[in-house]
Amino acid sequence: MPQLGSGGGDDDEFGADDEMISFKDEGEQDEKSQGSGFTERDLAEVKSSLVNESEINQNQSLRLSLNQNHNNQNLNTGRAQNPQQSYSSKHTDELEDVSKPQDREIYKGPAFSGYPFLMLPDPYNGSMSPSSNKVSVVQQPHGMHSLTSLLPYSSEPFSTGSAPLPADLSTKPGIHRPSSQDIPGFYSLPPSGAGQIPPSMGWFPHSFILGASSMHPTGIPHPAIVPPTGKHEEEQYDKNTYMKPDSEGRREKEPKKPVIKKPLNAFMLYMKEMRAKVIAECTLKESAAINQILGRKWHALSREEQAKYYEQARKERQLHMQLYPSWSARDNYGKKKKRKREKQQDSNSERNSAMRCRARFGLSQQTEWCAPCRCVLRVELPVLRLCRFLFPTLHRPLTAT
DNA sequence: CTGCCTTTGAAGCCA
DNA sequence: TGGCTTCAAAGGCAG
Repeated sequence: MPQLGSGGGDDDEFGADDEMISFKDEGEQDEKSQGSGFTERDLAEVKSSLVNESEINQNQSLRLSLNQNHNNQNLNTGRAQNPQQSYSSKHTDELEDVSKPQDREIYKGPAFSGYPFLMLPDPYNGSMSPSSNKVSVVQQPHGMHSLTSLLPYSSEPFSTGSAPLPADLSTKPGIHRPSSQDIPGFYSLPPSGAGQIPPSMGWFPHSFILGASSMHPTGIPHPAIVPPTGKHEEEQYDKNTYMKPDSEGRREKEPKKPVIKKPLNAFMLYMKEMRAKVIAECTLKESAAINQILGRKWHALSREEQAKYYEQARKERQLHMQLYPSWSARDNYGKKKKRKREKQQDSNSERNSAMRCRARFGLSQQTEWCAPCRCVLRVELPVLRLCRFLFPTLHRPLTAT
């Protein structure tokens, strides 16, 4: 949960700490909060005065207490504990500029029009962010540099401008495939037949020797094909079989089909690569905690660093698509055990409420959940106050006092 | 033994 | 088209 940088005393007055639920970690760096719907000018002024304060907001969403101190020590050296911190360190000039009084005037432009806000194309699809044209806010999705928007996007995230893979890439044995230059070290090629095998994917077990049943029609074994257990179990691969013994497969009477897994996205690739380092640094092993750290480190990455992984993920998707043209992510729906429905629904309920509120006020997703009013607002306390002022009846816990 | 946790991103489904 | 859900990896942990 983000901490309010200064004037924390106000928290007590309103109990904001307890009422703010970290909604999503997206774009934590972006502390130029969003808002264009209600009383825009008022909100703008409030927010503009918060630029400095908000920059030191701490994300407190780390709910795991295990070894967090240790983690934070490590992460604080970078910025992982506070993505904004790293962002600030990387873009100190920008933020300093913003914090300058003269520059702050920019934020007081007419109806947000004076904000140094940019129309931000969605880095993932090249389209404008839905909120970007509604909310005059510098929005840096996923921790991207604000100047990101000034750079051309292709249809692919962080496209490096590399030429798309040939249509027949990886479909013909023996053709040139992306080499280690394209694929980082963790894309280990199988011990044999490197020229025959597509660039090993992020999920490709090192000593993976596929049985005949795993062969793609192209004859190319693929790491995405895993036993129907849903887990990578190398011992199974070592047995050159995908199928569990019948005794283990009693759940399904039908012959089990090899499961083609989803290609890894950029973040998953990053996690795969960095997990060991993080574990070594912080001595943690619990993946939930590790992933939290990795998530913050991911946001701390520069655009160029992230671009590397987006490009890898793009290639993986392309290759996956070429190897399994008929495969659909839908194929794996239901493969995992259904989660606790109630909990999921509760979570979804809050998310839905938050999204509706965002839509109502034109807020971006880089907002946080204000539990009392079931509204999404940025974490700045004055904004929260304003929210309460505008919607007092929604703040039952407060109006009761 | 099974599912949860936790992260981000991609993709599918639905209204 | 936007909103929502599911899955991808990982390994400790709880029931």
